[in-house]
Amino acid sequence: MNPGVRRQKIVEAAQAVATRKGLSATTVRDVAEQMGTSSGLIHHYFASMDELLAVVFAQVAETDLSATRERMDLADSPTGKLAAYFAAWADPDNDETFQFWLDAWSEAGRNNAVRERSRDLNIEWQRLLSEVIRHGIETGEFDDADVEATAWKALSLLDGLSLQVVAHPTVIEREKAARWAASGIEKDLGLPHGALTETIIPA
Amino acid sequence: MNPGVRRQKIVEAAQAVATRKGLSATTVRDVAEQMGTSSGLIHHYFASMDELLAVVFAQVAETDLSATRERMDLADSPTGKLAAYFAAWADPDNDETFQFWLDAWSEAGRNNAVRERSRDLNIEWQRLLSEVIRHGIETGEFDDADVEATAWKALSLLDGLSLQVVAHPTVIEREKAARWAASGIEKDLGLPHGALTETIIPA
DNA sequence: TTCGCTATTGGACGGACGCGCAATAGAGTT
DNA sequence: AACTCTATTGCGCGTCCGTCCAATAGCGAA
Repeated sequence: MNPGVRRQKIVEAAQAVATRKGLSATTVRDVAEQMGTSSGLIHHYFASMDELLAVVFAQVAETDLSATRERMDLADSPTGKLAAYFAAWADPDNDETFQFWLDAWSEAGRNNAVRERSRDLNIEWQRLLSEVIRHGIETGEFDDADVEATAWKALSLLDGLSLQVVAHPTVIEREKAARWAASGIEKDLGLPHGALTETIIPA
Repeated sequence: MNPGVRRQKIVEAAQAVATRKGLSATTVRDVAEQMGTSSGLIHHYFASMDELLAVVFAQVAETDLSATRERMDLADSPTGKLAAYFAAWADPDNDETFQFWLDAWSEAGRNNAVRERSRDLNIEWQRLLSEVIRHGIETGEFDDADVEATAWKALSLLDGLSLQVVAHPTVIEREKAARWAASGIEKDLGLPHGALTETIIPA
C-alpha cells in the first residue's frame, strides 16, 4: 500500500480506537487490530506511540477547525459568521471531538508533543474568533472592545460550558448551556438577544 | 498503625505521586514506594486503584473548596466574598489543583468513580457562587439576573481561562487572564470596574 | 526473469501493570 | 504466658505494554 495512504489509515484507525477508549488508553495492538494488520507496521510509520497519538489529536482538531471555517465562510456578515461558529460549537456531534480536547489538556502537562499541538490549535481557534470579532467591530455590527480579550473570554466560556456537558452528561442540560453561551457572547458584543441563535445560516 | 490514619497516609502518598506523574499514571507500586511500604497494603485499604484515585481527586478538590469557603467567610458583603473567591481562583498556588481537575474531566468519560466525584464537586463550586450571587442581588449590590445561569457562566469562564494558563503556560499571561475574568464577571453582575480586584480582603 | 527494495509480518524481549494470597509480625486481651 | 486478631509483607499470577528485529512477500526496475 502507498506509504502516504497507509500512514493515513493508521491515523484513522488510531482515531477510532481513541474515540472508544480514550487517547492515552490507546495501544499499538488496539490500532493494529482495528486495521487488521500487525503491530510492527505501526512502528514502521511512527517513531513512537506518543507521536502517533499527538498526530491523531492534531488531525481531529484540525478537521473540526476547518469544518467550522467552511461553515463560517458561507455567511458574509460577521454576525452570520459568528452564528455559524456558534452552531458548530453547539452541535452534539462534536462531543466526541471535545473529549479529545479534554484528553489533550490533561496530557499537555506531561507530554510535550501533545502540549505543543494543543497550544497551537487553541491559538488557531482563538484567532478564528478574533478575526470575526475584529471584522464585526469594523462594520459596526459589534460594540468596540478589546478584540484579543473578547475572543479569549468567548472561547473560554464555550470551553468551560462544553466541559460540563461532555464530562458530566447530567449536570447542565445541553440547551441551557447553549442559551447561556449565546446570551453571554451577545451581551459582550452588544448584539441583540437571539442574534447568534436566530440568524439564518446557509446550509 | 491506626486504620484511619493509615488510610489517610495512603491517600496523601497517592496525591504526592499524582501531583508528580498525573492522576491516571499513578500506580500501586508508585504509591507503595512513596510510603515506604508494600504494595499489598494499598489493596488492604482500597478495593481498587480506580477508587483510590477517585478519593485522591475528591480530597484535593474538597480541600481547595473549603479553603475558598474560609476565605469568603472572612468578608461580609457579597462583593467582598466574591472578591475572596476570585482571589482564591487567581492564586498561582492552585495550578497544581487545577491540573487535577483537568485529569478528572478527562478521566470522567471512562471512570465512573471519578466522574461522580467530579460532577458533585463541580456542582458544589457552582453552588458556592450561586449563593453569593443570590445574596448580592438581594442586597442590591449586584444587578438582578438569572442566578443559576450567571453562576455557571462565571464558573465556566474561570475554568476556561485557567485551562489555558495551566495546560499551555505560555499562551495567555496569567495577569491578562485574571484581568479578563474580573472584567467579565463584574460586567455580568453590574459591578464597577475593579470591584473584584481592588476590594480589600481580610487576611 | 532476476534483482533489489520496502511494506509487512509475527513473535520475542524486558518490564510494568492491578490484583490476590499465604505467611508473618506485633500489639492488645485474657 | 498463651492466644487472637489484623495490619503488613513480599512475592507470584496473568496480562498488558512499547519497542525491536529477523524473516517474508510482493512490486517495480533492469
